Amino acid sequence: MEADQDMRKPMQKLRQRSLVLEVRDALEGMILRGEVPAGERLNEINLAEQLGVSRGPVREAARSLEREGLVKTVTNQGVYVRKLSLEDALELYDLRAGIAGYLCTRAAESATPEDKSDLRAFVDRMDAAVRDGDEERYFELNLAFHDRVATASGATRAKDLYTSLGKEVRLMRLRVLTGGASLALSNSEHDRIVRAIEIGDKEAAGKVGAQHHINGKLRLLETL
Amino acid sequence: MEADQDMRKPMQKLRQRSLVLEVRDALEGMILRGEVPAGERLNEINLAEQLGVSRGPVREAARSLEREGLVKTVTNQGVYVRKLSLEDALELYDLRAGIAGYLCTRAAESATPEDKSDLRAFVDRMDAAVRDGDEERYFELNLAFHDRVATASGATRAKDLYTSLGKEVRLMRLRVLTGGASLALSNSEHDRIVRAIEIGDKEAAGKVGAQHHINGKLRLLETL
DNA sequence: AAACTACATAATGTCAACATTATTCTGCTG
DNA sequence: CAGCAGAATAATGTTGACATTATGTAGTTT
Repeated sequence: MEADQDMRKPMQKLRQRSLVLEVRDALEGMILRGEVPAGERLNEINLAEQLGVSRGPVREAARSLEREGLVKTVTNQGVYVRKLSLEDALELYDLRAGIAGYLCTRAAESATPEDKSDLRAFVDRMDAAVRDGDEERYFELNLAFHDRVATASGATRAKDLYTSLGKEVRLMRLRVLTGGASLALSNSEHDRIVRAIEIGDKEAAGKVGAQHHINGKLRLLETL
Repeated sequence: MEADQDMRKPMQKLRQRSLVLEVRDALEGMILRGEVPAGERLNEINLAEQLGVSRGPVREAARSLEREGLVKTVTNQGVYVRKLSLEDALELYDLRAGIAGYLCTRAAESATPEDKSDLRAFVDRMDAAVRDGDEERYFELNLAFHDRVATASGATRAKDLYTSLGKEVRLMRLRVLTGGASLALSNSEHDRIVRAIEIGDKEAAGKVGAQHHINGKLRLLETL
């Protein structure tokens, strides 16, 4: 027989996902994928039935989503998918830009050699995606890249906020146009960010990191 | 008899506070006042009994507090009052400073004459409090002042974040020393913020507003 | 026909009971 | 006496029922 894989202690970490977390992820996914329109009410009973749980976990999950800005609860009336005005979206871009700048600053201060090499690898891979014209892949890598920067910064709360605001932005269901050269341009900014982090230039990293996100906002405005 | 006060429609807005909101405020107050030590577990059953409600609302309130960063939930174990390391606190100060800068920038762009006169009045009143040596009153006014700036900015999400982070900071139960001249110094910064807003100098407002909060962080560091 | 009332329906608010998982205590074993 | 196994206890997880409020509908009045 194969060796028994020591099931004394490692088993602890399993089974740690309550229904609330499950429902929370499911709801978040539905909202972010746009399967429930903005402004629409989330029917507790329907959702509970649909997900095969009772209303309790659904209600708790909704409270959780509330503080993340994805839904809004009205007493005695229900929870509604948050509707984002253009002004709201622009404000979110600004906030996210500021936090991204902070994350880049911190990363420039404290990135390890491993952090730097990882980040550089991301830029290279995004370059390859641009050459191949693979937009889908570029988006994935872009997301992972910014997450990696946030991790390298060591600023855990800021990273959480950055991620959370990123989800919130998606409430505005606009695909920012990604005309031909814009991907290459975007990645050249990534390169400048990484270069600043590599040489530990805090100011430059913060400035470029923030501007990178402001440029995203400007592209959104051009789209309209 | 006195005129009946038209109880046809105005009654609508009342009675809109569910138990969840009530419990939420109660819990938040207990945590912020330090009545439950950091790291301590919140016992659902005890709290429910103590507040005279069932566990349902308590659990929902806890989920709400979770996303605000005041508590941390561990599956099958309970919710714990979040414990803040010094690094965490410093990071919060930085984040808050950045957001405050943004709020001041926006306020400088869009403050109405009424906004400006209100803000100026706050500075004057804080000046009076400083002269009277009334620290308690100064703190209240200081809080209201920054809230007023946030409102004047028109940036609703940023204001919420600013307020939320403010509560989170209080998890670190340190009274920043307020030696004699520091209050006057602090209010002179308020004056510079308001002056920048009055003349619509965005850059100056943002810079001074952020620096004002960074100075608070520095004072915290000196306290240690 | 417009509008108001009363009733019927459906959803959210709240609770108490039961199920599952952690924790503590006890007693046994070496 | 240290350490481990197992029961007893206590807490959280989940559910279904009931209470209250909002919504929709039919009927009546003017």
